[in-house]
Amino acid sequence: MDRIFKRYRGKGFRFTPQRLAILKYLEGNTSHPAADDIYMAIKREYPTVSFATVYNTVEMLKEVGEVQEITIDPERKHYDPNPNPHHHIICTECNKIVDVFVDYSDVLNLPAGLKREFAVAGNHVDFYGVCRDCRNQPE
Amino acid sequence: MDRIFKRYRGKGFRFTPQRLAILKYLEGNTSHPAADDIYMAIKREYPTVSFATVYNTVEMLKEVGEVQEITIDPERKHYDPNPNPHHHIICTECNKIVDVFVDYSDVLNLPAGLKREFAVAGNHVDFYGVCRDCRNQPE
DNA sequence: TTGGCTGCAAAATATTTGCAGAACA
DNA sequence: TGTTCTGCAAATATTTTGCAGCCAA
Repeated sequence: MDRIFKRYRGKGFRFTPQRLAILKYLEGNTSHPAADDIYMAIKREYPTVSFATVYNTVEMLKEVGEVQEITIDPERKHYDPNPNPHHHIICTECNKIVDVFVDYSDVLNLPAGLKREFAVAGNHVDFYGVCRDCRNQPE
Repeated sequence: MDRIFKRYRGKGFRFTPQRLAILKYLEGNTSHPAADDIYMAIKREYPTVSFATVYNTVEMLKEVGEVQEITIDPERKHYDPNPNPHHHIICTECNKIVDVFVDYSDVLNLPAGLKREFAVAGNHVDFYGVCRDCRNQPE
């Protein structure tokens, strides 16, 4: 992610080789990796990389809004390097997560009472279903 | 939950005193407790209750569709004893979860491509915001 | 009576943290 | 050069599991 490098250099963030590898791995990645996926991918290039570095880096990216944490999978957090608001659909068989690029914010109106109770900052839609692959290879 | 008791007795499920206490605690409960909340509440009446029993029971209730697992909080699973489809709004300050009883299914249309790729079974909307309490007591 | 459930303890999984040394800026 | 980051290891938190004995049906 050259964009990130250019945008945040000189802002107190350091771009270590490990971080650059993580950025490169995440750039354009639509597989919604969990921390362990990132860890294993970076480990190929930097065998001594640690979870501390992975979590450090995604935390930094989350803070500056370059990565979103996805909570659709109850077993682990997933990370999405697409900073634009969008939604997700998860296959309830294989847990594959796919992006849904539709803006539903206009139609997701809250009841008046809740609008008064909450200063709403955002919304996110989770869709659940079974993907084609899982339907074709039953069991 | 007398309803549950009546519906599932003789179906291979057992209603032990611990389970009845959990059912009673969950009945009409809109606080969206996590496993630990349930554990601590039941512990008052049954000091030797274990997490095995708590997870056992919510698992059984999930399987029969009487309890929903909520994934809006990345730190832990929460349980919702309202089996009807509905949505949630979470306060990003205090993590309080409130129900949203609106049916958005008609307006949550997926792009044609995804409709073909997935056999969609459901959807769930997470709203994020700051509740009145947290806005009134800054910090 | 007996199969499902309980409680305890240990294990598994995911994530966070303390800290000494390394290295980016 | 100073501050941030890394890697290791240990700690924390959540959830799962094995199993012997119990008990609801």
